[in-house]
Amino acid sequence: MAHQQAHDEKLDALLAAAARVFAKRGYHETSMRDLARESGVSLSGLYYYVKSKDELLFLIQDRSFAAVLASMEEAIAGIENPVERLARFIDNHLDYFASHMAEMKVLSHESGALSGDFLSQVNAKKREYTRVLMDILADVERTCGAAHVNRRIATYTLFGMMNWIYNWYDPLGDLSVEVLSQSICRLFLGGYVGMPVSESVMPHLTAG
Amino acid sequence: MAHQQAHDEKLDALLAAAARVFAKRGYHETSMRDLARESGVSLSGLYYYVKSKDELLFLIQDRSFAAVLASMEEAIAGIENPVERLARFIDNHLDYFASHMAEMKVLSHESGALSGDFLSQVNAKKREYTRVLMDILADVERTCGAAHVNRRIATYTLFGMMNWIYNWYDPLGDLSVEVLSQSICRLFLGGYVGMPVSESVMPHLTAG
DNA sequence: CCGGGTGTCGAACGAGCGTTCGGCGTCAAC
DNA sequence: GTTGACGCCGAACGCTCGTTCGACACCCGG
Repeated sequence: MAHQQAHDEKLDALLAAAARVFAKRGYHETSMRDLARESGVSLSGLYYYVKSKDELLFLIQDRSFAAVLASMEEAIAGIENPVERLARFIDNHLDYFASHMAEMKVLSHESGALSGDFLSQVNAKKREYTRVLMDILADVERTCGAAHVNRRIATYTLFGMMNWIYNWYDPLGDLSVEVLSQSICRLFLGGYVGMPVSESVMPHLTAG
Repeated sequence: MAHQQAHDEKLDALLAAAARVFAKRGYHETSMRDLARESGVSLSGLYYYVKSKDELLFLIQDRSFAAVLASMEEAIAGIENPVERLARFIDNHLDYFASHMAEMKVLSHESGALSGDFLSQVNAKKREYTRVLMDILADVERTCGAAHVNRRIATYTLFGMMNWIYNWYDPLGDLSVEVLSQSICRLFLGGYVGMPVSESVMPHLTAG
């Protein structure tokens, strides 16, 4: 049926427009009237495609996360070397982030705006995504030797490095995603399993 | 005058209560009625201490940032070794973050909620804080040799590691701030100026 | 005893919110 | 040519929002 396809395409356009506005103004500061104006549909027309404002946010977050998950699984599929798996995980994350800045900012910054079943569904994807990274880190440790920091700290810290970029990174600026991806990879791996900083220059760190 | 002091103390208590609610529910989702209920003052009573909801958020952000700045300047004062200055910068940031979780979450997560003069004032402090870190990194490079990644990327990435903690860290859990601070310091320094990961295990990173 | 500043409050205002409802045109199916 | 689903809309509803206003108790200097 061509009807269904046209319907889906319009819904996709709606979600994309909504993600743009949510990313700029924030979810709660954005009214349904704002979204209607921005997407060229009437206020009540929005409700033909979406049950509520909550569901709108959920659809943006759930679809984005599903896309990141699928893209990540394809990126690391068949790769054996744990360090390369990690590099691809990071690269995929940043690459998707940079090319879907609005959706990913909404996903990162508006994670607390959902509740109930919507929240559970998104959190399930988040937990799976996190688990994959932690498993990779465990493999990296087996290959490169004992890590220098607790794996849980390393995991969340790495997510911090990557997800914080919505606060400063401009995909259209003169800093390419490749450079950014390599930099974060280097930064993280050097600290996680690389040679430790010598004690002579950093006495404070070995005291505890 | 004892009047003035009592007034200030009540305002402080008000701001602390507001920061708690803002941190839990978010700025825009929190109503002045919520704040009144939570702080034991009537709705209109709030406006005796504060001109508007915007000013309330501004006061929380501005005072917190001023406190972090002052604490940081004291922490690095008199320290010559750049690496130790960096370690103290990180430690101060995380220590203050962990002991003022609500205010710092509001500062990090609600940075886009202000506008106009309020925004400019907070941004001025933010720029100064960032500049201090970048200057330290420049000194670190002079001491430890060329950095492995661009300084601007390193700066924002380090802030990402540190500020992201409001998404996962529980100051009352079994992970101490000391361990967290040392971990992030190690993680960052190892990747920024430490021995690079050997090419044999990470061919992909040296390709570009 | 009295007058004015201080701290607090209940009640109300206008505006904007998310959502609903009834209806209207279009177009393919019969 | 009639029917009914589809896509879409204007108008309205009930509610909550930030903010204001007038008033009331309290306390301290005169």
